[in-house]
Amino acid sequence: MEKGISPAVIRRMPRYYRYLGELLEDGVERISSNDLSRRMHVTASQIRQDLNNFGGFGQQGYGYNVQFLYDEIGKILGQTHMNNVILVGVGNLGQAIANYVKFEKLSFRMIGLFDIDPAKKGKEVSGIKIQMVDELEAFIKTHQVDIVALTIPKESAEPIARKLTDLGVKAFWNFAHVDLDVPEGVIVENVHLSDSLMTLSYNITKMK
Amino acid sequence: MEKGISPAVIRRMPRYYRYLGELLEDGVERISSNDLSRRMHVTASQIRQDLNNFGGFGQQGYGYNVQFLYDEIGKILGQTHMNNVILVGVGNLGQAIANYVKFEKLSFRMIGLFDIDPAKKGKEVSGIKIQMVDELEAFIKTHQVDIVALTIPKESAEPIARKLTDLGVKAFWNFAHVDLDVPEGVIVENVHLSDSLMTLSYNITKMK
DNA sequence: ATTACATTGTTAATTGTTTGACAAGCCTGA
DNA sequence: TCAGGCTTGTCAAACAATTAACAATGTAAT
Repeated sequence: MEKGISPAVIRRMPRYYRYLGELLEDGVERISSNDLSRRMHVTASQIRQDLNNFGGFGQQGYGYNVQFLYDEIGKILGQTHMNNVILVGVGNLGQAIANYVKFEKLSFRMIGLFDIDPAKKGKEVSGIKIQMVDELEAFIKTHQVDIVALTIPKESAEPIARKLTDLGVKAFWNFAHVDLDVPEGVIVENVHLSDSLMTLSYNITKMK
Repeated sequence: MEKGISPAVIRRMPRYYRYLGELLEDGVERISSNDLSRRMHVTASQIRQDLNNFGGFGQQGYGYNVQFLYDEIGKILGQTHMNNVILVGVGNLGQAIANYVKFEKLSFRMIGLFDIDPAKKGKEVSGIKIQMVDELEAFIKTHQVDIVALTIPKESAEPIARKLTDLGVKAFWNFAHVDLDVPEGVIVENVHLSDSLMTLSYNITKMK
């Protein structure tokens, strides 16, 4: 689509998308970079420059049409097509994520849950039967799997990820507390809860 | 402690801490910035510069002592004292986080769970009885609460956060999909799962 | 003890990001 | 339709972060 967008910009796009969604809900039709900057606590200049990485979505003297801009950012973020997700590791966090994906996000669909514990076999979480990890290969070969969510202990993350990349998986949503070593072209999005808590702890300590 | 450390550096410290912890487990006694850089896939220069923000922890011709550096970073990240945590919103994610804090992190202690649903009153999650949100005020006045984890819908996040800051809460671990507007001096660490998924989705789309 | 080597801490250069400024151009009301 | 006011897109300047380079200094082998 576009090339060489800086990571800093990408990380801000979901936030724009969220604010625009709220404006839409509130029935706001148009917004200027200045108004938006005040709401979001960023500079208007940054907003205009960020958006211009992807195209001229606004109009002089008018601002941005909220619906249009929302849709455009949606396209940029890939919200126009469905992503099939499977999850490996149906513990507490895994169940929470399974539910989250099911109810919160319309462009993601949870289509499979896997665990290593035989006691969980066949049990249902948010309407999906839990399968065993050794059934993964067959499943992936017979279904379109776009994303694998890993909610497993760090020890198993690396071997499971390797097995999955060998089977052609191209994207991971990784909650295991380890950095996955994946082949070129495979995408890993990390959610490191522990790092997040540590950062919080640092800031608390600093404040005192 | 120290002043004006850039956010970029702070965000990397937990990762160093993690890698050093693993080296310790593997019985490695010393490590050079060069070795570490190869393992972590960052430049040696960045490692040395990051660490030097906090002091000269290494030695020429030798490198860094793993145990010493681990302990020093632990101090920097506030791992030397206990943080009492309470959690508001005992849904799927709340339960997962409650368990996570309980079992994964030694310097954090979950001391209270709160929900608005009367049906949950008195039930236990990871050994802690769920209380009602209207009991929050009394609890906070009688306990040392360092961090409040918010695992509630975005609609309730803002009012609850306001109430809590009024009661003197100084730090939030926020999982609600909204940016909290808090007074000066109050710390918010966000975990926006949705933003994370969107970033993943963007990268998948870009790859195609 | 001495020498060759390894490695840090630090300064300088480079690269990347954010902010400020303003010309160009659309909007709106008269 | 026209004039005045907004607001964008963009260029340039300021600022921040990363990388490279190297002198200073300790290590370790002989």
